[in-house]
Amino acid sequence: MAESLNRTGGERDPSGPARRRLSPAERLPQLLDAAIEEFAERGYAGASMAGAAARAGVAKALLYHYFPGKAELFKAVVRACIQPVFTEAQRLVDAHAGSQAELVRVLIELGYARVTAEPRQGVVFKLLLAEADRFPELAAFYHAEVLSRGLALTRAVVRAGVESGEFRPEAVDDPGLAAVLMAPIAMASVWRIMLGPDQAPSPEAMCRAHLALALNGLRRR
Amino acid sequence: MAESLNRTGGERDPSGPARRRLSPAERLPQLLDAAIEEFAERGYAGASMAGAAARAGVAKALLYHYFPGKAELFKAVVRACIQPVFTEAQRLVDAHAGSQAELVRVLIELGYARVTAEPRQGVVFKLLLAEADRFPELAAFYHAEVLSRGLALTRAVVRAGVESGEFRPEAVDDPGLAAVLMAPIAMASVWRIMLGPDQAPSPEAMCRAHLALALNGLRRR
DNA sequence: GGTCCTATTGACGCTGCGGTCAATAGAAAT
DNA sequence: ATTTCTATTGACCGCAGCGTCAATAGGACC
Repeated sequence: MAESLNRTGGERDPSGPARRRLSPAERLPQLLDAAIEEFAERGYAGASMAGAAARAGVAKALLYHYFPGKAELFKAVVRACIQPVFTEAQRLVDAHAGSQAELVRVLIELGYARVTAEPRQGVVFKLLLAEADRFPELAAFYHAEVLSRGLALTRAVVRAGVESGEFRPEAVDDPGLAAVLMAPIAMASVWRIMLGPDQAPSPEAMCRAHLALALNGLRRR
Repeated sequence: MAESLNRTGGERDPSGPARRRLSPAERLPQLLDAAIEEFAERGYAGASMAGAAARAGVAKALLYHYFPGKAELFKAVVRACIQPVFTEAQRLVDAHAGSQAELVRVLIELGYARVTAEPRQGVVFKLLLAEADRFPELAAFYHAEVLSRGLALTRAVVRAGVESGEFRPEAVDDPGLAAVLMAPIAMASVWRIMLGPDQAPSPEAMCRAHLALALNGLRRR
């Protein structure tokens, strides 16, 4: 397993007009996309600015024109990738009309669906896990923007279910319960990223089991 | 400092403490310990052989005397750290006499206890998550030695519970169920490593909620 | 067309790291 | 005490990668 750091990078097209000048509004997403790819493939420390630039078909120095350095680029990538996740969940919650049990089902299914449908998000999530302890700022960001938000959303749903009489009253505002409910979805994503779709536990199977266990476990007896 | 007359090999270090010669049996654990620390703190790519050597109070070249290279050192570290985990769980299962529900409780409590009591194990676990997708060999190792073993153990316990009539019969051999049952413990460990004991969801609270949800959810109705 | 702004670039400095090597020196065997 | 074996070391090599800078050129605006 010698590290064959083949610096093939991205190929630029020498035939085309090598140097097109774009507005930042157009260039930024390009750079972020390329950076996601580079970080996802090599990890934070393993990623190179030159590699990211090459993937975008751009000179390395241009990256430094848009971002102060590697760390800031990384944070920008994370922000761009993680934020949409909970927006959708919140939308579902706000739009929901039926029973709370049904809402729990919809949310859990949404989570597992994203695991299979949005691998890129999973990669960034894994990257975040991998690097957070070396970047306190990033850990704080993750805590505030991802975990806290997810936990708050989950607790709100559970609380509503308790108040409507569907769920066991002890479940209300249990600080650990929300975490236990979210964790399998997060792990499904992590496992899939690290082991690949074949070896990882099937998200569909986990979804079924998760639904059965959660709804059974929450239900008032 | 142009001329320090470099005679190779050279003079003994007067400031340095004695250069003690140890048997490999004594030196190896030292090196592994130091390497764990280095990898844990900097990640795989970020860790340096020189750093690991320095932590062990040893010259970098000595590391290369014991390990062929960085990759092998890393694998040795992972092996030394992960293997004991499931041994203990298996021992508990084999020694258990009471009801299956009680066994589930004991195993879940064991998992969360280790999360707080063995942070080093958690660090290696996180490291494994972080690097597995770049080291197919390592991913295979994780799959065979950690995940598969844990899943098999969990399924066996659930199956026994179903056969004894304690658990819902649908739970038997559900491939997703075991994963869903293990995931919160794994995530508790990951969260603790990435966020620290203060910000991470409390393992004790998760343990309580996990027990309630799992036992309630598994129980025959 | 001319002017200005700034997106864009290639080349460079420098640091740090993985890996190698010949030389040195504990300690066990004789 | 001498020999032998090998654990241990400092110095060195080559290179990859971050960050910098002065110079260039694309396009908007008049």
